[in-house]
Amino acid sequence: MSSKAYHHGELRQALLEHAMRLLDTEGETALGVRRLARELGVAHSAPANHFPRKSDLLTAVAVRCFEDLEKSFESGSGKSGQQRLRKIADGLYGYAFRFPQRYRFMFRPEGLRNPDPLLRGIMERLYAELGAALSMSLKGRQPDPERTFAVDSYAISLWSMLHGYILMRLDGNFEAGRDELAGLDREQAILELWLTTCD
Amino acid sequence: MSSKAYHHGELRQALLEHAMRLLDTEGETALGVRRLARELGVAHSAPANHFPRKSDLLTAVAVRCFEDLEKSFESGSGKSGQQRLRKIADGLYGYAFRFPQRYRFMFRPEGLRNPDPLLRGIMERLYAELGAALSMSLKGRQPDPERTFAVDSYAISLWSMLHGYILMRLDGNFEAGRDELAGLDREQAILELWLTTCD
DNA sequence: AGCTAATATGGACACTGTCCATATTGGGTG
DNA sequence: CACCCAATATGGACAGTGTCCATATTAGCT
Repeated sequence: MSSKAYHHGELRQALLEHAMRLLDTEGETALGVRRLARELGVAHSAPANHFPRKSDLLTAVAVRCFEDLEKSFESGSGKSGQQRLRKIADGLYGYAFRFPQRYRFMFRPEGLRNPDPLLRGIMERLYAELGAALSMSLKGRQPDPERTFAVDSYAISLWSMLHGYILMRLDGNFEAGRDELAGLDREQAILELWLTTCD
Repeated sequence: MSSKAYHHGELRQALLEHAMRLLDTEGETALGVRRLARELGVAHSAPANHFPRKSDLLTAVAVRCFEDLEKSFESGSGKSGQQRLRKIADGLYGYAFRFPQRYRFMFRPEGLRNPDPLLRGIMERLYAELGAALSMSLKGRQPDPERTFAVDSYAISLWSMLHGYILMRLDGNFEAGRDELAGLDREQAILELWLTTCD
């Protein structure tokens, strides 16, 4: 506590907050232990107390990102299956295009603590949410024996398409555009096109 | 020329080849200018003659990767639209799972020379190939005015799904699996599921 | 043969992450 | 209250990195 913040105090918090700031403004390459310390006015070795290795810091940042992302999905309950799916997709699109650097960072476990239980937990919760909306949407349609797929395949297909499109956009391989035939932005168009498989 | 290879000679080639080797075996993080030089037995500063900045080296490696990838698509001409699409998907799947490190590297222009014309050219050729197979596959089906999308949306949707699925697999977010209902590996299942939108 | 331009060398600088011994401090116990 | 211990912060060290520089070597062309 006391006036002068982190000569002693909440350095861990300060590190994470400033890391998020840097991630958003300059991207992952700006996340250096020494730089963080320098810009917070502490010794270059101070962060090591809270995060022994750089990967620990990065993992903690990624966890924060995922927690933030999860809030974008606030309970689409009550709606129809397709409405919930649209809400999930919009949540993902919105987050990715508002915080591009975060999105690129959090899904790329390069320098992250390998299979972090926290991260896997959040991923599985997101996946479960998607699966719930999907099976609601698939329920009660006429079965076509030649084209029957497990719900998991639907979920993975949709998840993959959204993720792939976002990354291609963020990496500059696709450009923003419209589907004039459907009268929709491209990201909405490919979602509606995909929803076609559900009925 | 002469016996002792690259004291003078084809250093550029040697750099690229060894970089590819390292990329495949240890991943992108192993691609360091000094390390390359050291393991080729030249001075740490020798590569700078051929690649002034590290990004130039990385870009050249990425170009090689894309050229290799393009060979996987050897002319699926003559087949039907869907057959060509399956061939393209299999080519991408095969390359990605045979050379995971390459795939992750080449599509992530982090330290690459930003909008490299060579890379963009190859990307556009791949995209054109996909578009050709797709419009062949879409031609002559009954039009449904409520569900009409531009060919570009189809192409981007498929491209995105394949790319997204591959990355999720490579990053450990998805695991390999089967769709027991369809009796297919997951990557084949989501492809067949997607092809559903074409008819 | 000689010269120029291409290429290789080794030193320097400013970074980085990680380890270490040392100092300071705060909170709980006697 | 005094004390001690564990948590935390410090600064130095080491090996590694990319980039720039002045210097040396060499290859190919006139």
